[in-house]
Amino acid sequence: MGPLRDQSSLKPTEGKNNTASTKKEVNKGAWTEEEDRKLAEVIALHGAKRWKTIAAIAGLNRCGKSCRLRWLNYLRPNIKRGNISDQEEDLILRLHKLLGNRWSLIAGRLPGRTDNEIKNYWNSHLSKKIKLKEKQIKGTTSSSRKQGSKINYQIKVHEGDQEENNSLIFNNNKINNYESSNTTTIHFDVDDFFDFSNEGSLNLEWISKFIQD
DNA sequence: AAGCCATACAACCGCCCCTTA
DNA sequence: CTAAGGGGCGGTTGTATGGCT
Repeated sequence: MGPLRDQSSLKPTEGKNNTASTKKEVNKGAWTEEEDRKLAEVIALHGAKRWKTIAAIAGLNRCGKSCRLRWLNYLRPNIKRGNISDQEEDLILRLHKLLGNRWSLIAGRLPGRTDNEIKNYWNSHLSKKIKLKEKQIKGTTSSSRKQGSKINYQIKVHEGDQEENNSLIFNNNKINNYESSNTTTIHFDVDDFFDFSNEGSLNLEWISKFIQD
């Protein structure tokens, strides 16, 4: 596995442009250490913007998007890779319940984690876990859910306010007042989200942090 | 030891929104 | 105001790796 491969080990379809090909085809596939180094150097000098220009200056035969992805997901400083903790996993599960597949928003709440990593983690680990859990629940408690106390909250996620200010507006009545603004309405079961009945005190730390933010 | 299959994850693609000229 | 290009995002694919038979 691993993100990096020596160009010499690339398959014939990969690293096309490393041959002195006549056509201006962009390089695709795994990044080499050399490419990473060049990209990092140029970004250190010019900053992480204008990706097409960065690719050109670095002499990388890559599209700007590819450079951006590589930088954001792997080369950028303070990136955490792998070893997603139980708390992080729990947070991902809850945030996904709340936000759906809004990976960038979810990643915004997990310092050092990228949307791509969370998305991958979800697809390979958590989605299966959830399906399994749902099966178990269906098998055991098909009709045991309490009805009366459930409040159906709607949450507005302000689209433009990612990163620092992706605050959520809890609103259980005057929803339509916000309809003109740039928002997305999400329905979720607040009872499920805040059901800590079978959790230790440790798991509560993140939620207080989350609310504080 | 070899082949097959499942899993994990890096990277690409396409759509859409935002910015800029 | 508008069109074009750039960038962000989620979905999907491709491939390396590890486990099992």
